[in-house]
Amino acid sequence: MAEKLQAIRGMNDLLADQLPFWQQVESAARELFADYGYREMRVPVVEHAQLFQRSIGEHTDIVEREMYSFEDRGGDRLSLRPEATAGLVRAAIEHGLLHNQRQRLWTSGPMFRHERPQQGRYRQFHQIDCEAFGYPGPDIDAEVIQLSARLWRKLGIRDLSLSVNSLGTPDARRRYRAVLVEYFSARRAELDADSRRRLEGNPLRILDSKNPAMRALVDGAPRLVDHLDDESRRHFDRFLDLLAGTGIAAEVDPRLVRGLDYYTRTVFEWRTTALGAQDAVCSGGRYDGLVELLGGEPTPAIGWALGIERVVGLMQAAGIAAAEAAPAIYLVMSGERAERAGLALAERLRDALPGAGVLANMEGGSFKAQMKRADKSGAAYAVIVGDDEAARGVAAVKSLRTGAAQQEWSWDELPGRLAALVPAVGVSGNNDGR
RNA sequence: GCGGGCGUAGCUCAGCUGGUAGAGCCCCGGAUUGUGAUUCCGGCCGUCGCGGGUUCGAAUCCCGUCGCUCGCCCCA
Repeated sequence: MAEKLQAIRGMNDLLADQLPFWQQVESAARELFADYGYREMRVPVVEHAQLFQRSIGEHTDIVEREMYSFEDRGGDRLSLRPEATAGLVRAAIEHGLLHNQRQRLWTSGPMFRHERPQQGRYRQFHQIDCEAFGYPGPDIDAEVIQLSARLWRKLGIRDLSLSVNSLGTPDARRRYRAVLVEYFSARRAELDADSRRRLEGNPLRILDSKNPAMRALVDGAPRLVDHLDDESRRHFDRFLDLLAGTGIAAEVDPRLVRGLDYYTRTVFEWRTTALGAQDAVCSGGRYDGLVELLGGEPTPAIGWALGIERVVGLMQAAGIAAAEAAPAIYLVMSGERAERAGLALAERLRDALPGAGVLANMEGGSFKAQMKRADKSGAAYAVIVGDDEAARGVAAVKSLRTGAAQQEWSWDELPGRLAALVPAVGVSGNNDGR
């Protein structure tokens, strides 16, 4: 045998058994976006590397060490997208979507970051993104969170907690940053190695340290909320007020800072304790300066991204079952003559029962084997055609899930009879909780 | 980039202190010629991750290597 090739590390195959969970998440999101008036948009997976360097920030971990970047045959420096917002903003500007306009948009697809894989963290991962442009006020901040909260409800996910914070304007953040550097520099000896490194590049991240030994030091640090500019302060207070009005519980977390440079004012994160070391399931915030930074007119914006792998992981951890549609009918065909007639009959059944699922037996097999397959497929009924039935132009219909007596109908009446039977049974789930 | 754990049939795993591999599931067939899910019988399935070393002999010991996984970092 030839040498076997493997998938790239951190890039997963999604097998059929897993997919019902994904489809449930994706269709739930799709429906909600439509309900809230968000329109879908799709952008390329590859962009100029510069786009991400400019938007995410040169000195972020994503840009410094996690991007898949390469030169194409034409010598252009390209990157696989590590997140969706930059590409979406680029496209929105390029197509004039933000010219004097407000947009509620969403997108989804694969993202790429070259990190060490672990539970809930992969090199190719998938996000669903929600973005709103042209809305400066705090009401939209509350709305996008409302949308996400409804998604959890729809999927049956509980036990997520919402943390919120405000990063203020870039100016306010710069001033705060200076205060913070001063504070930590004076206590340099107490900092761990990671924090010392952060002190140079991204001092705000020290606040986010998971090292318990750093806790007291971090708790004593000056707080960003105390250094907000007045306008951001008002925005944040009103946002909290609006959010409270929606009934969604949130905790203000002064240590919540984001890893991407472009965030301003409101930031938030839905967290879990069910996924090992990865606690962020969905997070986002305002990025009021990004559109201008990427060459558009100044346009306020806010958005969030959710990690599909993590949401699916939550569903599985919580024992939430994703229903896999079982076929309504399994067609057993025994004998050459029956097979010939059976394939045509299967088509007639599909015409009469769209969406119900008519699974035709293939590759023959003993009668017993076919009945076993019928059972295993989860089908509600076995439609049996042997050479005897084929000769008489009839089919036997046996219920596999109830004790109902087997019946025999002619091919002409079969579609109608089954159509009357199947809706009552519905598309029964073949769900064993995997 | 740094640390821990693990690599035996398609899957889940057993194989104690070395004597060239086993179970369950899956799949196929059979148990009165055409009626499934239970049960019983049989069959199929392995370069024991790879390379080297120790040994009369290694899946079992040692070294290296690759891979997977969890954690640090970071983040969805």
